[in-house]
Amino acid sequence: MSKDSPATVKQRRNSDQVTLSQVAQAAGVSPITASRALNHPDKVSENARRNVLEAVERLGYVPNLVAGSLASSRSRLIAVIVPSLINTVFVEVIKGLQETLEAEGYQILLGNTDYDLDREYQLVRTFFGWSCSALVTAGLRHNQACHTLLANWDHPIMEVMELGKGMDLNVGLDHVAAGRCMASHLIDRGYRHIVYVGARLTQDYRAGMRYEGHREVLQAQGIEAPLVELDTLGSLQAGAESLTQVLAQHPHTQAIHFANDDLAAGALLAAQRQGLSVPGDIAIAGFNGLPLGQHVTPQLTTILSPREEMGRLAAKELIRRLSGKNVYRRQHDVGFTLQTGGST
Amino acid sequence: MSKDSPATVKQRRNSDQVTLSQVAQAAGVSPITASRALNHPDKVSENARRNVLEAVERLGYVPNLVAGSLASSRSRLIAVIVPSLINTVFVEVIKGLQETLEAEGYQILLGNTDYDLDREYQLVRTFFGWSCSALVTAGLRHNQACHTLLANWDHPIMEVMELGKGMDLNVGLDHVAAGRCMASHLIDRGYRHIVYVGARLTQDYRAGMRYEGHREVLQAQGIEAPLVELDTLGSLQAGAESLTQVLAQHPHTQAIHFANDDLAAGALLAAQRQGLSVPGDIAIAGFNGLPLGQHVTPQLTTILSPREEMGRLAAKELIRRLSGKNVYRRQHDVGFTLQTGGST
DNA sequence: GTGAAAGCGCTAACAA
DNA sequence: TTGTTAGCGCTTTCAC
Repeated sequence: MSKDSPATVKQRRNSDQVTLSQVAQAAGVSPITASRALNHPDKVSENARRNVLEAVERLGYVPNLVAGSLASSRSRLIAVIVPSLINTVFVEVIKGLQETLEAEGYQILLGNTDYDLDREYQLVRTFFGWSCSALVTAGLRHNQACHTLLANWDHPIMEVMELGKGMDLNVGLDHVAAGRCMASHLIDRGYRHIVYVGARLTQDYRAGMRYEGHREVLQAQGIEAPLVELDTLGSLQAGAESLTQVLAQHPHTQAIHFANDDLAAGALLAAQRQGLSVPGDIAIAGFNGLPLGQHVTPQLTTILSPREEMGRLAAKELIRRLSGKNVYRRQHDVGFTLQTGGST
Repeated sequence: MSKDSPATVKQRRNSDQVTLSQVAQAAGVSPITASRALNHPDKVSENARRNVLEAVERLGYVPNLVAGSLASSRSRLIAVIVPSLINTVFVEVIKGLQETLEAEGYQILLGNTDYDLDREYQLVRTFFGWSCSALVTAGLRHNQACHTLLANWDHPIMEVMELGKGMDLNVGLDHVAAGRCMASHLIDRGYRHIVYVGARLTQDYRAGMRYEGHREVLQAQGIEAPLVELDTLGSLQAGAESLTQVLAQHPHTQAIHFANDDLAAGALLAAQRQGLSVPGDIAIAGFNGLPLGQHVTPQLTTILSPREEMGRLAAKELIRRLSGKNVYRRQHDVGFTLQTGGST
């Protein structure tokens, strides 16, 4: 829109973007003073600061963060890698991360692997290229190339969702223990024919870990621990359909331990449509503590996982580390809570 | 980790990051050829390309995207601004955007305004600083400063969710028409005492637009169009609680037109718990077409909005534009579908 | 408290 | 097809 750019020598600048130098000139200071006025206000005289801020306002200066990052090799960008955006649990973690990080002036670069570890590797590469200040990724499992890349990176890495020995920082919960917890609950309730139903356990391996805990408890009681693995993603629909399948394959089933609340609620609602009584004919349990579970009748027995809290805590720990605190290889267990509803 | 950097003159490089120059040297070509081999493979000889790629592999080169962006003033970063991450509809739009954009090598910079237009302005400023290739924002409403900033920006701007004359590109649906559609349906069903229930309509102004359409239809029939506005965000819980409130304030209510499916499903489940028959005692309608609505009994009458599709289409249009196609100020109506369930 | 000089790692422009 | 040169806009280093 401005056509007053005097073509002196060969110029590469094409945009009419206002630069810090122009601000500095307008404020009657050097570029570096202008820079300091904006980034380290306390290292500059009251007077200079005021002039610079006034010039910024007047010229409509928007800092070029790309240039700043290149010069300082710091970006205030945080890479966040999740396996799925359909599954609400990851979104809630992102939510927690986001509100905490944004308040500290960090931006989120979002990546979705679709449960593909090779895709994760590609994303990590790309994000490293952005000089991200830190990286948050869901889970402790990575492919070899990704592992190597992460191990040699000199910025904080936060692995969330599951508790364990990770590359660097870790915030999560013990999924094996959660599986045990629910299995014990079902045993306590007197159920003996218990089926575990999960969806794509190779991808959603945390659900697989819960199954491990579940099986452990059942086997300790000398009880079989049959598994039904669905080939769809977890959803109400899949849960509804699984009910028929489970009852066909395991006619004596007394209780179903679902890998998540979507499946469980889908099955519970389907059971009602079919005139099955819950828990009389069939008991149903889930995992996550989604609101939906508390609004169906009977209320869904589930395990509440603090997802937003997980995101917030992860963000806080990252911020601590990024502010220079030496917090190495810390693990944080956010725990879980058994929520007993009427469905078991 | 490498300590073999010969301190020749005063160096600023501290990290052991492999640079393109090193790759070029290892491949026996100039830096610019190495650059071309990676970014414009067809503009380079077979031989050079092979040598460069081999060197990249061998040295573990990760391109510095920050430097590249500064030099080219193109970033392949797309800013995405939404008002909320709790509301699943925005997440679904993000999902659609993401799968399409990531496939084309773009990354998403995510921002959340929490329904605050001033916050939107701040985010836009920050994102401009990253030389984003394009910006996607939810809605057509912005504050003055933001509007000015957007108007002077020379990259594509995509406003999604609602249809209308925007700054640049637009993909959405007509919320007033959607409100009319549902209201007409309720009228057709014979209901006359119809209450519209929404949550924070100043923030979720699209729900307010649907109310406008709703009221229009009712008033054309000479019918009152009472509104109950909740002071919480839309949720199952809020929907459940609203039921009591509505029946207290409007005892003759025959049907409730909820601003979204969360509220509607919450009310429907609450009605069942209270022994109210739906639609016998009270008819219930929602908006969005969330899966939940199809799994409750009776199925929820709602309006299906194609959210992921909206994201995908928005992404495709952006990509068209970014690839040089001149597509100015196009509007895309993604439409909506009335889904008649048993709840009305 | 302030500034001059140099350079972050890459690519656009121009030339060969 | 390949290379040379000169930046992109900012911040670091070091000196005043």
